[in-house]
This record gives sequence, structure tokens and C-alpha cells, in this order.
Amino acid sequence: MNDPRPVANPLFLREEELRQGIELLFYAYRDFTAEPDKILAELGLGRAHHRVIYFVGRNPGMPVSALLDILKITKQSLSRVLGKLIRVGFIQQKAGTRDARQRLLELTPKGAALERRLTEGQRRRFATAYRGAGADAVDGFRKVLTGLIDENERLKALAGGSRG
Amino acid sequence: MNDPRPVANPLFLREEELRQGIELLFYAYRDFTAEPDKILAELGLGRAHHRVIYFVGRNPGMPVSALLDILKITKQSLSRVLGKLIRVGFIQQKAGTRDARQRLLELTPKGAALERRLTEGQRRRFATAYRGAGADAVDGFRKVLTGLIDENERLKALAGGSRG
DNA sequence: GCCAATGCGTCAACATTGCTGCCATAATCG
DNA sequence: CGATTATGGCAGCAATGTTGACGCATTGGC
Repeated sequence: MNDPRPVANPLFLREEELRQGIELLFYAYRDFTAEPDKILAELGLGRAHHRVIYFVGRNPGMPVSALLDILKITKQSLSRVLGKLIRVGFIQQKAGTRDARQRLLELTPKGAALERRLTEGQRRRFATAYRGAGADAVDGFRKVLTGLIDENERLKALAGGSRG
Repeated sequence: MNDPRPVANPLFLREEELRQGIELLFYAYRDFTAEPDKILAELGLGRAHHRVIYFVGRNPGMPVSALLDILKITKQSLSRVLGKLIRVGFIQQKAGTRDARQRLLELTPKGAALERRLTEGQRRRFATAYRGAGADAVDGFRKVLTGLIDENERLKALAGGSRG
């Protein structure tokens, strides 16, 4: 009846708060990726292919090095994924004009169609979540997520498309 | 000089807003998992092991089936990961009392130490992001992330530890 | 007490996604 | 010209996921 703690222990609350954040991030990411994964599996592709298709669609004409910097994987890992997407005809390369060593990447029409199909569900999921949470919540969401990103990556991340 | 659009196209804004959300989630998750991944690699473990260690630490005495329901992977995949963690001595099993078929999972002291080591950086990352964003932002962050989770998973996700 | 269902584990085979290390080519920069 | 950069390829290895099939102990309903 007589709780000795007038307010909840702030240290416990803090720990609980942090753990809840960790878990929410896990659950959200888990469900967020499940839908496209199914579509990809039917095509013999994986999540890595989606990431490449997404960012190339977002940044048409980007060189391989820019993709590597976003994905933070090795050149060899990307090479395999990218090679398959090119062979199957979702992505095409053009030689760079300024630097002829560069291979500038862009989606083929077929690739753009797949991109839309893959990302559609994710956009809808975000739209629903945003609508349900309200504009202020969306702002907070962005603030916290941005704070989770490595400091030296933040600017690049916020630049998003080729607007930066 | 004279922009024909008095305000930005709301449809474009919406699309841009949604894509930014998608990307922020990707970047945050990428950097959020990078630190523990390094530690795990030194131990010959992977991200899947971290997830198991995390949730068992959070829910001591949980049966295997509960873990499967959280991770959404197959029994066989979990079995391999769990088996290794038990062999190496990070997790131990006890037979269930109510149902003797169940294997109730808990961290060994060694496992608890690893859990702290792995999750420490992630907690710190969240603490910094929360502090920088403010209490209202944290609330919005939680609202949006919760909205991203599959509807029929939301209650379970929010229950978090064994408080539910 | 029988018998189906449940909880858990395991063997085999396979694909994806990372990694390292090494090598090659071509182009650009100083 | 020589060093660096941008890209690609090959071999091999590990982790993480999948499906399918099977076994074993226990539980619970009839």
C-alpha cells in the first residue's frame, strides 16, 4: 500500500527506456524488411539486392564508390550483388564522362519497376505510421534516428538523394 | 527568380518525407549494429548470437518457442545458433517445471558479462541520441517505430521483458 | 491407457551475404 | 613516368537464413 519510492527509480526507468528503444528498433526493422524479402526471394534475390536497387534508383548515375560508402560493405561483396543485378538486367552501367574509370549506375526500366514494387510496401508502412503518430512525432522520430547515426555519417545520410 | 510553385508540391514532399524515413532507418540500423558486430566477430559469433543473448538476458527463463516468436526465424536456424551458445557456455538450459518438454533459457554469468559488453555501446548510443533529441522527440520516436511494427506484433513488442 | 499434438533437437542440402587475400586493368594525377 | 584511384574478378571461408524429414519425450484429451 505504502510504496517507499514516491516516484519510480530514475535509474531503472532510464535503463528500461533505453532497452525499449533497442527493442523497438529491432522489431520495426524486422517487420519493415519482411515484405520486400518475400518478393526478392521469388526472384532469387536477397536484401542486399534491394539496397542496391533502392539507392541506385534514388541516385541515378552514381558511381560504385558512392554505393560502397553508403552500404559500408566491401567492394567484393558489392561486386557480386551488383554483377548479378546487371546480368539479370535490373541495372545498367555507363562509363563516366569526367572520369572514364567510373561506372555510373542507373536502373533499367525493368529495374525501376522492381524498385517501385519493392519499396511500395515500405512507403505505405511509413505513411501509415506517420499518419498515426502525427507531425510532431515524425519530427522526433527523425531527430532520434539521426542521433543514432555515426556523427561523421550524419551529413551524408541527411543529404539523401543527389540533393547534397 | 519567380518560382511558379508558391509552396512546394505536397505530393513531392510526401514522397521525399517517406524516402527519408526509409533511409534514416537504414543508416541508423547500419551504424547501430556495427559496434557489437566487431566484438562478436572476435569471438567467432555473429549478429544472430547477439540477438539471442540479448533477449534471453531480457527474459530469463524463457522457453525456446518464445524466442522463435520474437526472432521470426525457423527452429533450425535458431537451434544452430542456440546450440553454439550453449556449447561455448554463454547460455544454459533448465527443464521446465510446469511442462518438462520445455527448455528454459538463461544466461550464465559469462553470458551476462558478454551481454553487457555487447549492449553497452548500443545503450550509450541511444542515451546520447535521446538526450540530444529531448523527451518529446523520444516520445515521437517511439510512436512512429511502434507504428512500423506489424499490427499483431505490437502488443508483444511493447511488453518487452517479462512484464507482460 | 491410448494416441495425437506439442516442444525441442538434428541431419542434410542449399542460397545469400558478408569477409580476406590476391591479382589485373585502366585512367588520372603529380 | 610512376603512384594512386576506380573498378573488376577469382578463391576460399564463415555466418545466417531456408526447406524437408525425422526422432524423442512429454502432455493432454477422450
